[in-house]
Amino acid sequence: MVGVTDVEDLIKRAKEYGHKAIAITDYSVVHSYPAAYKTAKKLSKDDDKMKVIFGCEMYMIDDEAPMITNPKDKKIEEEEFVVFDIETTGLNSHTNKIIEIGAVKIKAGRIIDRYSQLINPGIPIPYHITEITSITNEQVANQPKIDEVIGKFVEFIGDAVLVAHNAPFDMGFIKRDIKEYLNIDLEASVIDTLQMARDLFPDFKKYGLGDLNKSLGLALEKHHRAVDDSQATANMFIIFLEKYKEKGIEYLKDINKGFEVNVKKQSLRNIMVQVKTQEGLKNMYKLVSEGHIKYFGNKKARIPKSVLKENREGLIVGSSLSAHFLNTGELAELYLRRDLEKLEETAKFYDYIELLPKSTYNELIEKEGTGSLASYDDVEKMNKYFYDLGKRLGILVTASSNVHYLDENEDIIRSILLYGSGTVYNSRQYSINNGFYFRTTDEMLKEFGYLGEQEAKEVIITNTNKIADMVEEGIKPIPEGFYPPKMENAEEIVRTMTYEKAYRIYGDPLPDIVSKRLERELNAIINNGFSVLYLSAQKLVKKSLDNGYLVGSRGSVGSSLVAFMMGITEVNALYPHYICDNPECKHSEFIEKEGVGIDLPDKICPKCGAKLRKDGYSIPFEVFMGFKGDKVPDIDLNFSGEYQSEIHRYCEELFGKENVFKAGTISTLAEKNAEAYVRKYFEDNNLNAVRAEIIRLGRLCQGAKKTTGQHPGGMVIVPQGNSIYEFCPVQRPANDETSESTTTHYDYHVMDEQLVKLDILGHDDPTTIKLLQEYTNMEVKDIPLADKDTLKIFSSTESLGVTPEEIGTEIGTYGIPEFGTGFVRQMLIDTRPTTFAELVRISGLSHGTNVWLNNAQEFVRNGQATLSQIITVRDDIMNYLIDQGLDNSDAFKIMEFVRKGKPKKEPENWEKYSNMMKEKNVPDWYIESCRRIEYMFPKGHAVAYVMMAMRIAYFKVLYLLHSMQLSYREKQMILIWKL
DNA sequence: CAGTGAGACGGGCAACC
DNA sequence: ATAACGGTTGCCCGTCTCACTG
Repeated sequence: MVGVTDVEDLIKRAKEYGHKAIAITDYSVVHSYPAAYKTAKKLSKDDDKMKVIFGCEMYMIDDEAPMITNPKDKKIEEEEFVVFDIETTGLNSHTNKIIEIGAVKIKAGRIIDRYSQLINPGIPIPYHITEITSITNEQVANQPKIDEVIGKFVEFIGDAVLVAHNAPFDMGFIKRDIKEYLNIDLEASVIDTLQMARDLFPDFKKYGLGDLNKSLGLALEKHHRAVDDSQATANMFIIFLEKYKEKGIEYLKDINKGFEVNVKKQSLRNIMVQVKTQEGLKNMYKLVSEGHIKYFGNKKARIPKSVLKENREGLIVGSSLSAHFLNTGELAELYLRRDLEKLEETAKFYDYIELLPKSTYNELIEKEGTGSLASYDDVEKMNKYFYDLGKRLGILVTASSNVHYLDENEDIIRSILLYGSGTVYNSRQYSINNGFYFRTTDEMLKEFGYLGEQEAKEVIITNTNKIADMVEEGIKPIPEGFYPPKMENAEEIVRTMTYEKAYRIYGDPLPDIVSKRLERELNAIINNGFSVLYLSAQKLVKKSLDNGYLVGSRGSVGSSLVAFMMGITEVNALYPHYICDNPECKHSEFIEKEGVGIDLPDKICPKCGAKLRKDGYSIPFEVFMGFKGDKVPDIDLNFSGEYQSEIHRYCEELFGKENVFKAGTISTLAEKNAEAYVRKYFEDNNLNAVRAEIIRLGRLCQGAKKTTGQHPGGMVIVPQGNSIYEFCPVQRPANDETSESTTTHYDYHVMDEQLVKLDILGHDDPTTIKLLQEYTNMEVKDIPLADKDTLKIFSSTESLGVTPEEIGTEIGTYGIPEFGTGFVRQMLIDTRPTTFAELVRISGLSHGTNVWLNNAQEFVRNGQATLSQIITVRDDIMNYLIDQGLDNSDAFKIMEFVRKGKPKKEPENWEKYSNMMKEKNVPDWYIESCRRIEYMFPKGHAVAYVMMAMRIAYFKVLYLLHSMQLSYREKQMILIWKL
């Protein structure tokens, strides 16, 4: 969400700065890998490569941290516990002081002793602290100092196990002072009740001492006074121990195994993970996926430390010294808690330690110095400590500019996006400038100058290059090649199924025209490996039909006669023809020219005298797969919205749950939302901005990734034997833990050449038809598709029995899908179509962009072309160009180029194509018409949609819905629900 | 009786075929 | 009235209602 800058621009800037590598590390996600890969490739030359390091800033949770440290081999019942709490002048255990200690001693579930002591810190207590604790300077003025107190407290502890809520915090201060004044390294056994509470009560929302006591029904009177807090912690602790007892835990050392670690509520540790090898990328994808699906919690994708360890092969793991709330590096955390022994031990887990610029910590530095990092001096001290530590332990120490955007002045964009995203928990987060811009090397050297000139160079230049050199060359985020799904004997089944149906309709032997077409198609389908695609589609359609839901074909599948034979589409792509359904006869007559079979006059079979059936829509197969059969065909199907989810589930059954994923989408801030974000930011923060400024900032916010989602129906299929992690990670849409769907992490477009996507879309037509069938007891197959009265509503109101005045339009198509809008009705008024074929042409003209308006309409009006000559569907272009003598495959290429609206986008290529057309005497108006088209239907799609429209229109005419004095919406509702 | 939190609902918007 | 591709899924957010609570 706060991605202000496109990854392309970041990489370009890195190149400008003279870098030869750049690491991309989004928070928890890797969405930008494909674009980053492409950009780096584009910027690379043979002798001057740009390397992208695929990384990720992840939230690790320590699922291995013991519940009790140094546990004794002793029964819980027999042990003494000292539950304690301290109040301090601030959060930093390096600089702040203890002002109160409170403690309660427990044995066998009973309180046996108490301790309470205010302490004079020798420095003024910040006002902020007095506000929280109500401890004033006056109160402590006459109290003993810590050097007197600490010995007595150690005596009070004796041999007992220490217990505290968020124990590492309290222990940092206590251990420091015991070391300083008594020169003792305290190695007591310690229990943290915060960790216990998370595991014991995973359903609680908050685990603060106050919230916990409330949730557990305990009283806590003066929260933030050591004596009261320690009493409250003790009360809780007694309950907790009971829980362990119930579980049968008797010994202290077994407490660690007592309850499962609650990964969803554990506190988060920032880690930086970089991909080192191609194999490591797979591990990265797995970690990202599991983080999003298995271990997601509290709005964050989490990685348990143990899982990271298991999948660490090929990865470089670093710890940044980030110290933000909910995003603190493990080492920084230990440093701030002053647990330096543990820090040294833990540091060995990491391959490198990353230092950050001081401004990164701006948000933390409190006015009164009560935060964990109180000043730039504290930051410098910390960074120097880690530089030395790295030297001592042989761990690389690097420095990062912590880039969130390119230039210093873009901070406001980040603020607007952060604020608008609603994920902020306090205003400091977006109102404080953290200087997250891309510093030059010189700026970085200046920033880290306090380390010493040589030392700064080492962390900024030498060590970062060492990491870049560790990373393998040529890692690809998505492999090359086509990975279609597999199905046993798909080729044979497709062939058999096709011929069985063909013989049933057209008899054996088949008419020449049918068998030639089928062979041509089957060769293309089988040789190019698309049989599985056909077979899959066939199974899906059959499943739906078996459950009473009609399936509409959409897109260009209608161009395939094999698809018709297999029942994938209702559209018969053959030339118009008559066929005798008498199984003994099977006489057929083909009219081999462009047209629609059902428009032909009725005819009696000359052989057997039966009434001949009519079919055929004359659609060339090549629109679907190209002349070389090498265009990966897209199978789009319209299922009833009610049945869509069931078909999605069936898809999993068909290919295996591990192999089917909803195509993921990434929603960005577009114009309207972007401006709304800017306006909201200015209004809510009482800032003024002129409209032009809002628009300017809005533009800069555009394109920021807002949320992830699900494709309307696309299912991505991974072949058996391959893992999705070879292609991308997976996740829940919008990270919704309750969602049943698993989506690809990447927008599926980036892998559309590698994996097959089945478009299983939702559509109202099949639902409407199903309901109409049920209410009227009429079978859909019995509805005549070229009924004369029904056809009339597309040119007049006559068959509805009303006048145009009565219904406010000259045409009767209100409520007919794709024919009811003002635009389409106007077109109907202009053209008054009377045949099915004409409706198909209208359907083509009335969809797409710049097909009729700004285009064909003009050429008809000024007499350059007639209605029958203009371009209405993709197929028109290919057919016409072939007729004009263009090479088949050129005609196909031009059609594809035009239907995607490329003439305007790629004028040089268009120049080339239009010259080819001129050579073959294609008239200028035709070429110009092609140039203007921006999107256009294939004929197969238009035919399928007109079929559906005709069916619904048939019911409209039959039941005269028009006569009711109701609104369009109401009529539609009645049409659907009341009939 | 005000505050809270959950759930239903609809509008606005984005992505997509 | 204009100009116009139509229609689908899905996410977010504001609003409203309603049960619950102290």
